[in-house]
Amino acid sequence: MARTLITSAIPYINGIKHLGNLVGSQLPADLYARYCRARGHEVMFICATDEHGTPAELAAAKAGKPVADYCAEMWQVQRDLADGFRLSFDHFGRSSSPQNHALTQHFAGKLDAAGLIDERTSKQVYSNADGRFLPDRYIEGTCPNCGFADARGDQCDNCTKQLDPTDLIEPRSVISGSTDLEVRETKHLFLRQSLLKDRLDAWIDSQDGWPVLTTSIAKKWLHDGDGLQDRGITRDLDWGIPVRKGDAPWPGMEGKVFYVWFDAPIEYIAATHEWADAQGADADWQRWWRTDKGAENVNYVQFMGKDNVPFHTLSFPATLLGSGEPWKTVDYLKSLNYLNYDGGQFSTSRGRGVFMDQALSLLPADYWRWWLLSHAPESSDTEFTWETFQTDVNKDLADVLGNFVSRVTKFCRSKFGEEVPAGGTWGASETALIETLGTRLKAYQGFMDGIEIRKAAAELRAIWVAGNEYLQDAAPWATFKTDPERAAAQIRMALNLIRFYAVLSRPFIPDAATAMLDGMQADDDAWPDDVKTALEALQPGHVFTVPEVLFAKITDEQRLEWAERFAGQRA
RNA sequence: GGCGGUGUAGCUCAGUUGGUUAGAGCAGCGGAAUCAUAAUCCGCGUGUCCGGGGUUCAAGUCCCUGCACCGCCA
Repeated sequence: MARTLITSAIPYINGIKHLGNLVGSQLPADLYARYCRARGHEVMFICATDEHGTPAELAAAKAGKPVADYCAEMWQVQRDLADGFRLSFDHFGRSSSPQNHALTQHFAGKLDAAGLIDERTSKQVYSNADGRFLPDRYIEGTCPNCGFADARGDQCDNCTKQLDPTDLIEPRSVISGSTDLEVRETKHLFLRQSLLKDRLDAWIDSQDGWPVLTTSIAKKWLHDGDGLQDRGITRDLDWGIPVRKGDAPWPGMEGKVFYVWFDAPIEYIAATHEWADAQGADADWQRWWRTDKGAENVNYVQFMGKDNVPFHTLSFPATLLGSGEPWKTVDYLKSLNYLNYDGGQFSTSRGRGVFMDQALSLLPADYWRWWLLSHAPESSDTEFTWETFQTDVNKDLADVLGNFVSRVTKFCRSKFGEEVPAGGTWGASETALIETLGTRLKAYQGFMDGIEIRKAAAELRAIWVAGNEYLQDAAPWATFKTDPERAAAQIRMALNLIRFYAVLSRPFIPDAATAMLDGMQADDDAWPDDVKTALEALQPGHVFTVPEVLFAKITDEQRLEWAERFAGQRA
């Protein structure tokens, strides 16, 4: 059996994600996971929250809660939203888990033993009032270049000049506003990625068929300027994974934690460990991650937004390869561009756009899933507007698919009752339909196998359209008057198409697919091997019920109201 | 500033290694049908493929350059 390991970029714990974040990694990953399961693969689909770092500490402080409590609560919030969108993770972990602590410390120890860790002393700004070192962007002051009063320590937002925090005039802490700052020396660990440059380069070159977006970003970081830079992997913070060398202390690094970007990707592995621990004694996580323990024939696919590509093509592989241990590295890396909102960017900080909780309060998950996936920003950034969302969803889901289910089941109910009618035989038009569907099914599978999401969606839609075309051509409402047997055969085909569509559509719209299968009272939800056989699954006499309207249409009033409501600040 | 991306029909987007009259969905127009959520089906596109150069027998597709928009800068 094919085995597929799928990871979605892990969302930061700080706040609820917007639809752009969702379509950037979790949603396409879920589509693929569901598809692989439907095709009979053994699938391990992993996601988690990314919980460490300064923003989490500050958000917790703002909420007046201990950071651990804050993260636990936000994990639950994100978990519930993921469930709401029907994201079918096998495990939704936390980067703060004990498993990740142990594994991150393990990797650091191995990298150190391999000579890939340096200790370096640097100067950083310390805030006496806050009792902590401040990251560059948490220091503000007057720009020495343009005089802008709120320039940040890394860059002036007004004149865009790159700055060092010590350049600022009258620097102050963003956290407390305190000007009681001083420069202190502090020691940090650096991962000597530069030593791994050639190995990483060769590793990237050995990958086949990765998106241009992926490889071009990786190559840029490898070869641009002075090449791949060593990277600090520790921070002076309280909240994080304590710096240790495996299970031994790390002299001189007391009170420091690993940098969030070091431990976050390791959480993919640790989350699988969390999964195994939750399953019980029989579950084995290493067969997914250790090529010496069964992972050599696993196909590992990662999903992420383009901003995460450098970490997944360079930093994380550097950790895995540098450890000297036989860890599984990614086989295919699907990176996505950004979704824009009505002419601008989605913005978490400015509350612009639609956030996951808001989306679910407006419409069922399937509406969002379908629109977002059928417009996934694969080759370039793409645009969400309420107008296109309304017309596309109404047309595709309500008119083409939902109405097909309605017209078929209601016609059957009125002429033959709520069971699959007997009588008649299939003829030339049914043969032609089966052939068309066979061709399209093959294309659909090809796109899904290749993770070409928009094309897969278009093909699936075409499969739905084929049913309407058939029905229009067969016209059972007309044949019923002259040849009821013929009409029975036609409607038997149409009822079977509903089941067939449910199976094929399930990765995109799982709830509607379930409603369709329930309506058809179909037990057989296996992926079709052969179209003709699949369309004979519901035999004469099989009882069904007419489902409720699958997709109510979005009205103009709703659309106008929503466009208005989400144009500005998040409430 | 450096780097990268994008610019194709009213809208959202496809266009493989350069090769026949540049495509899809939506919207629009016309028609058919009336089983169905006024839902379906059929037919209809004279688009400086951002501008300007160049390479080539041949460029939306390669090179140079200009413009516009966007992103990233650890």
